[in-house]
Amino acid sequence: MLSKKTQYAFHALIHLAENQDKGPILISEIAQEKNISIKFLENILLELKNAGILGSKKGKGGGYYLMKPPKEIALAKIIRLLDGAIALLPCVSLNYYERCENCKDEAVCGLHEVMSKVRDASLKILENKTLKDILTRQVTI
Amino acid sequence: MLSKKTQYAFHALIHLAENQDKGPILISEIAQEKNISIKFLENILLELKNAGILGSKKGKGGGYYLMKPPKEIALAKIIRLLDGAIALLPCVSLNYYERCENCKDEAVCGLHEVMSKVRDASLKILENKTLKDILTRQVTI
DNA sequence: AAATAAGTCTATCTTTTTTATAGAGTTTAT
DNA sequence: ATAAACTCTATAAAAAAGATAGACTTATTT
Repeated sequence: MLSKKTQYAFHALIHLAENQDKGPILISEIAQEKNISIKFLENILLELKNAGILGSKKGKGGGYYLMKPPKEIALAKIIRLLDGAIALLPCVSLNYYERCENCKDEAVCGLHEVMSKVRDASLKILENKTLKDILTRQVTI
Repeated sequence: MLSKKTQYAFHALIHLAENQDKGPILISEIAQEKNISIKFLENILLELKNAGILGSKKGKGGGYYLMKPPKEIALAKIIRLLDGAIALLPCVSLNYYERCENCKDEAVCGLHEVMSKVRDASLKILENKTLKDILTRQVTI
């Protein structure tokens, strides 16, 4: 399960993407719109900024905005940044690998093999789907 | 990421499956073989027993054993039992659903749609792969 | 029947992670 | 100069994860 932090990040990014034309967006606006604690959201947006995903402007008329078009921001990147590994086991993670302490030989461990497949199946989606793909769908009248 | 509890459960189940012919297996044997705290493992095996996955025999010559053949124990079942939801978001979970508090309409939420796909891709593997599939592969000489 | 081996059960405790809050500081528009 | 807004560091509260303790029950063996 993704942490609240990552969940909030997605919702905030969606709001920023859907209001890209309006210049910098206030933290408080996102917090209210998406029902997130403003102070907690502050930390999250800052982390996204430090990772180069968001930009910000200080002072009056300031706020946060996307640094790249939504279609260039992969969901996997956001998850890894805020939650760490996407894989179900450390010994199967591409970006946060740790040796398994309970099995003798990963090369022969059947668990390792199956969990690699789960990771690949998830990554195939999360690496290719972007912020653009999770924007609110327009309902055709 | 799966919790240690679930990871330990998998390793314990693998050991039990690989020694099925030897009658009840001691907790202490599994703990030593798989490098797991014996008292922590005790709790885990008890939970697996209460869920009907394992059986046990008390007293001298006692221990734990599988209640079903390995090929009938799906990995998804173990994960759900010890870790809960397999989905990345509560609003997308089949077994542990919770309404999303940050979006206005799930039917229109693009995040919901993508995360459903991730869930389905993971479940396709985890529901179909069983304990039999994660046993140590025999190396052919 | 006694001794011993083994699982059962409940409670507690520690550590880590997650989630959230506080407040002083800095920047910028007006 | 003032007010609006992000920045930064620290801390705290809550929850979850991980681990341990010990008294209890059951079954085997002698």
